[in-house]
Amino acid sequence: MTDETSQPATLRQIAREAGVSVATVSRALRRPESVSAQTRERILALVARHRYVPDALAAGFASRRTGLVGLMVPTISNSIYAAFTESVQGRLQAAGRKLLIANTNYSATLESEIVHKLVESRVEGVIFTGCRRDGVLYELLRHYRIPFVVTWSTSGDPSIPAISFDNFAAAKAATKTLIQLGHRRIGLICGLSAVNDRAQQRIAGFRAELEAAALAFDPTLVAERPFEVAEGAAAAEAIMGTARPPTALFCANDIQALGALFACQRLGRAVPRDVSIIGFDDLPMTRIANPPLATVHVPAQEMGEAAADALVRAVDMGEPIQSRALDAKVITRDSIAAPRG
Amino acid sequence: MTDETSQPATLRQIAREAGVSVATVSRALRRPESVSAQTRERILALVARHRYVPDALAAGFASRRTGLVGLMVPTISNSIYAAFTESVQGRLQAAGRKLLIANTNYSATLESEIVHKLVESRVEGVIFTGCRRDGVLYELLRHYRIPFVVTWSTSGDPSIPAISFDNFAAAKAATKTLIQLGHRRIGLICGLSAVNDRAQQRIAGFRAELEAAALAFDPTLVAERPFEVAEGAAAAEAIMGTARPPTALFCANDIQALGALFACQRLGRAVPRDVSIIGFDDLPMTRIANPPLATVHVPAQEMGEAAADALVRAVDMGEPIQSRALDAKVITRDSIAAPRG
DNA sequence: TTGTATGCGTTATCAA
DNA sequence: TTGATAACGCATACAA
Repeated sequence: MTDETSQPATLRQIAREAGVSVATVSRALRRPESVSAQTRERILALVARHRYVPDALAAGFASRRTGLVGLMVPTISNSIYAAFTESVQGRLQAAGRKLLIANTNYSATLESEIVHKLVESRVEGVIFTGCRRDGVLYELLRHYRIPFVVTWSTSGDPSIPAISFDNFAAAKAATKTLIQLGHRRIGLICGLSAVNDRAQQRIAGFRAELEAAALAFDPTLVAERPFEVAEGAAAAEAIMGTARPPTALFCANDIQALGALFACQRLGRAVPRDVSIIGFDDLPMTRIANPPLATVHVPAQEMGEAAADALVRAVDMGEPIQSRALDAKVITRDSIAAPRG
Repeated sequence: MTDETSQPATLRQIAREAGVSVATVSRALRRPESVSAQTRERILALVARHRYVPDALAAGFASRRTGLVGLMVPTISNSIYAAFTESVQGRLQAAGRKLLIANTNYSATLESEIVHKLVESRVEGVIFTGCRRDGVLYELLRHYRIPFVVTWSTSGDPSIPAISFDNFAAAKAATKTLIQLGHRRIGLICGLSAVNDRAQQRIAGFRAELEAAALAFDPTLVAERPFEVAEGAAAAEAIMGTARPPTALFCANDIQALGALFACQRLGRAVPRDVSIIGFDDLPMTRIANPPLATVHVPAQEMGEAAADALVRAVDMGEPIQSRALDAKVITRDSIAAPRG
């Protein structure tokens, strides 16, 4: 089981030593049943002895197939994207694909560079997060016949397939839950809408529901901040420190919601007695928090799996990718209640 | 700016239309200064018009260089690995490399398969998490002249370069901090040592410090559990529910520590008055929690950057990778105090 | 079941 | 500064 030479072997060498053609060795590895048991044995023994590992580069080059899929997420530090990424990867791995993950860090420039790199790598498909980007990127992918799918955002444009849930409707529903409890003055903490169309859609849903309930939108109760616990905490402190603080906070992601929860408790505002808090994403931690945090469950795993599956089918069977809207759902927990008085 | 044909172009086509050789086009793209301004202009115009994107597969095949680096982490759902992954990626991206991320999900079998896939892809380097694995994998990488580096675990074997910190010493120091506060009965919650050498080293550090302080090791106060908030909470409930509960809990990761914190509070055990809790990893959230959670700061970012840099230098300049021990440091916060009475 | 021959798109070497 | 040409390792269509 020790290797003959210290150099990595090639198909050609294996073939020479086995006394067969390179085609036979190739077949022995790719479609073992198409080779006689005897020659197969001989070849596989040599493969093991040489520790031969086929060159996927050469193979991909020859066959024009790479088995690569690219995934663009803003960050994986937010665990909801991490969970999403893992579900995509699990599915692709099962389908024999490899995943190239790229962080765009909420930067359009970086995203554009990365898409070019993905095209260079001749990925067979691309999964985007959010739909707002330069149309040139979509055109580039189409030109190279690379199927793509948008996740985390529904796309208005029917030519851009999206497998996602409706951020606007989900945020609207979360806001409605608070209003139905009797809240009339509600604060909002969310990501930076300038670089994040999910945040932008969630704000819009929040405003729409306020409007539907004939409540005024007060910009002093709104904070757009980076996705960090500390930012959520700081935003909550600021909002709760205003002259007329709200009786409820809608945090458009759970990371900031947890920061807000901690901050309110530190300020001596009991949750939900003094202030209700509802988050967004349904991270595992929300279930365990004190009090358990109401939130909006997003179908991160289902979305990742569906996107991966759709892409694989598009590549393998040329099946066009259909847009799909998955369900997001308000999860009521003890962090929300009717306002006092 | 519209493309001539609907087919992706190749170097050859660009060359033909520009009236130059393929070599010149290749040079115009790779080393623009080595081509006259005039022909360069002409070529770049055609490149833009055709939306030509070079085929990295063919280029890599011809040059025997892929620019790929493989990273194996057990999971990215734990945000400490996510942060680590991002630091690796940032550094590699800056060095013009691409990152192939693979989740091993704490499975040795899966890891082995993935290493083979990485070799197939002819990655130029591999970053491992933890050092405990079949030596055949290391041999395979050496045979293919692929440099690798272990992170998150110091390696006993000098032939296996590790850029990490000392889990044993860090866990020992955390335990010592509790003992010095006066705790004599300390519980431990950590990951599954059977599949996780970091957990195993941290347990060992915990036991070593108990022994150094002449304290008995009580297995009923130890819980090995998957890395989940809920698991941390359940473990804390179990341990605090025993006949003689400990006065302090050492949680070998912050995720479980947060779960434990929430569980203790729910049980009516005030932290740190009734029970002290110290975590491990220094996640951003620990700083914001109520009370702020004492923890062990791990150099996740520094480790990721150092590993990436070392690998790049190994590839570019053949520089062998030196093992390095980075610092981990106990962070005292309000979740720990002297025991009552 | 096996072998032969061709080509995949680029880089790199050498010569002009 | 540019061109001609030989690799690079494998898959595959076709022939035997």
